[in-house]
Amino acid sequence: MKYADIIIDISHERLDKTFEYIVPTELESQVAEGVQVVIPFGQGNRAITGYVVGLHDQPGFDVTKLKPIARVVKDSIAIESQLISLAAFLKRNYGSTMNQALKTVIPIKKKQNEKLKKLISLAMPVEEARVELNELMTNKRHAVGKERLLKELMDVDVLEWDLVTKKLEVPTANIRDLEKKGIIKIESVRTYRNPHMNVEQNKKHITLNDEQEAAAETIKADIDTGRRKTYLIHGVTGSGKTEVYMDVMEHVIEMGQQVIVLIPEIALTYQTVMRFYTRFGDKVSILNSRMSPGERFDQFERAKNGEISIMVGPRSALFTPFANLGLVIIDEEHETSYKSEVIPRYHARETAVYRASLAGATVILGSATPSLEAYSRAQAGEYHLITLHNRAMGQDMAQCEIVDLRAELKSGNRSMLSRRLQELMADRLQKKQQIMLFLNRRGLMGFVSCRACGHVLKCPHCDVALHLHKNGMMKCHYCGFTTPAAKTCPSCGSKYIGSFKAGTQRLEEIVKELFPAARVLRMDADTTSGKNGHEEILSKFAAHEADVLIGTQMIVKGHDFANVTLVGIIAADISLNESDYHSGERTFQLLTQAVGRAGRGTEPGIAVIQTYQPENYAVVTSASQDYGTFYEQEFAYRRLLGYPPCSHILGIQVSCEKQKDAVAQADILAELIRKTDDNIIIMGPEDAYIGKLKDVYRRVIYIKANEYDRLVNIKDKIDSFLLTQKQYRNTTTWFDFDPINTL
DNA sequence: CCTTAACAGTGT
DNA sequence: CACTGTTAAGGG
Repeated sequence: MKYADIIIDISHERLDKTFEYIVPTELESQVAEGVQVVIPFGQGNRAITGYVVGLHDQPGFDVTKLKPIARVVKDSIAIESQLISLAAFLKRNYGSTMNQALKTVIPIKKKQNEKLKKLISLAMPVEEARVELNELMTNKRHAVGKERLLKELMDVDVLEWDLVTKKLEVPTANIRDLEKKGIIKIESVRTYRNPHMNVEQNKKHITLNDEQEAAAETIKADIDTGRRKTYLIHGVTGSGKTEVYMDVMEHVIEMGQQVIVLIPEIALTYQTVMRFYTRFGDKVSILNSRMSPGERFDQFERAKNGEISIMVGPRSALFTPFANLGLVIIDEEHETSYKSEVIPRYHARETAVYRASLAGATVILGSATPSLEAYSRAQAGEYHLITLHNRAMGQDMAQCEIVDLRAELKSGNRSMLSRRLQELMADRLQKKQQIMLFLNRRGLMGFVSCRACGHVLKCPHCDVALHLHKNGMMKCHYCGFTTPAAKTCPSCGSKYIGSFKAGTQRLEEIVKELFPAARVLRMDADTTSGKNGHEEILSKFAAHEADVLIGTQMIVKGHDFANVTLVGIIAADISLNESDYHSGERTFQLLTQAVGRAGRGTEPGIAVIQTYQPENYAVVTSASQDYGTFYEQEFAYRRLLGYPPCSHILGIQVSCEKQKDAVAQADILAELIRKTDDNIIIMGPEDAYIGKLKDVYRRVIYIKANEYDRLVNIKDKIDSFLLTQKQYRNTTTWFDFDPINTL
């Protein structure tokens, strides 16, 4: 007789342990570690799914109480034991229940009834359709539904049936009618084939330059001699890290092993993806956040069946169930999107290193601006550091000028654009070269406030400002609460109430005023609402359909525009003034990336950094593209103040609908922590950065310790305390290790 | 998480 | 003393 340890599919601390079940003889062949099974649970024996995480011959529990497994869930992916240990790692190091950890590691079950997707498109040229539309509009009885549909189709080629019926609220009869008249056509598409692209595979080898060659050879030599390490490739912007990755990838694939390539979501563009397709053809599969759970499942299935050898994707691609994983690459290793925002809040870098150690695989981290965490590990010899000093094509790094905005102000220029930047812009426009203007500002735009008393309109359910939308409504970005825009200030009754324009919008106006002939594109949350808004704007700019591109962070990430010879950073300070200890690092990264955009082609580039703090080390070092000096200063600062990577921080959040209870519980936990370990620093409890969210109050406690394990220990202590605690069961507690965003 | 058993309060 | 609602404990 066999017995199975099972984690049940309910995420609750009280059930976060294994339960033992009898494996019926007829199921013995199907039950294995990682298989999903249905079991009778509780007095009612309700059927619940669970995951087998262990098997043994001897019962470890009172045999008379054991129940048998009901059945095995068919079509479930059996998680390899490797992924189960990975889940255990997530649970231990980042805080979650085993069930939550397993769920992040395995893809969600495929939906059984994959529906056909119906697509609606015009059956005639747009001009003709416009005639039809005008005819409809001139009719006495307006066919409102049909008009909406046709108008929409003027702009967009293809619409989804569901979107038309639900969002546009066009009656089905209307659609059928238009189809009969031959104005539109409806096609049924089988949902989601593999995102396979037919691409001519380009086998011819790209010749690496000496530096790239040396880097690739070092890693390949280690692999060949059976040494599996973690490498950090620090290469200046444009040094061709991707070519190095690909060279090593090819080597690993030839050995019959598989590769996972992690790329930050924003950089997962058509351009990037194509590079992998052209090199490796249909061995490659892509994962992205727009995919349905079913599609993800399909891709993981393909990986498991050995149909593909390379998975390219964001954070979650790390859990691709390759049988013989040989290499994990994390490009732009410093990106914050590698830290999960949901429980377990794992970091892909650390998790990748762990997965690689289980699989005996190599890890390559790459960045032009490595995170302090990674670089300090490289300094300590934990990672093998490889530096690429030169741009791949031998172009020079952009020249960089720092403009002191204080001096600018003194001499009477209150514009967002310094005289030097204006002068250079005029020059580039005249030479028909392109310009990128980068405004480092996020979040705080579009909120509504009173000019008279300064009152800011807040969401009644959350402790955040409401944002004004185009449709005249104010909306909360956190809970979705919507209300008509206020005409008067609810606090003082003043009529002078309005929203601040997004910085990018104002900048666009200024540029248009100064250079009326320039064609300007703006890229921000407003202009990229559509699904492919990003791509559209960027490809327009790439095709030189515009002279100036204005944008926030999104424009600096990994896009190569050969004709850009001027990059302007409007206000480098903004991110410096964030209260977070990451602000220096963040600023350095953004500025370096931005400066790196200039001069990618044959013409040399210039970058202009405008700032109120021209002497700030992050500004100075990014201007000279001097990572080494930046690192030393930043590291010294972190050590002085005891911030990661010189220490570790654990953020604990207690949330509750009753403010009093949240406060009380946080105090209790703080006291418990104080008693547990006196070798740590406790900060708080205090209200969270967003003190109330969706009517739930949030308190936070931060703990600083030199050793990560002390923090893990505290987490475990709190977990077991919560298990026995009778009071305040209505509160929720969760953990964030080395948090990236202020809790 | 869901079910059940125990318990306290209420009403006839 | 039956009935109902609230709470704590258990689940293999």
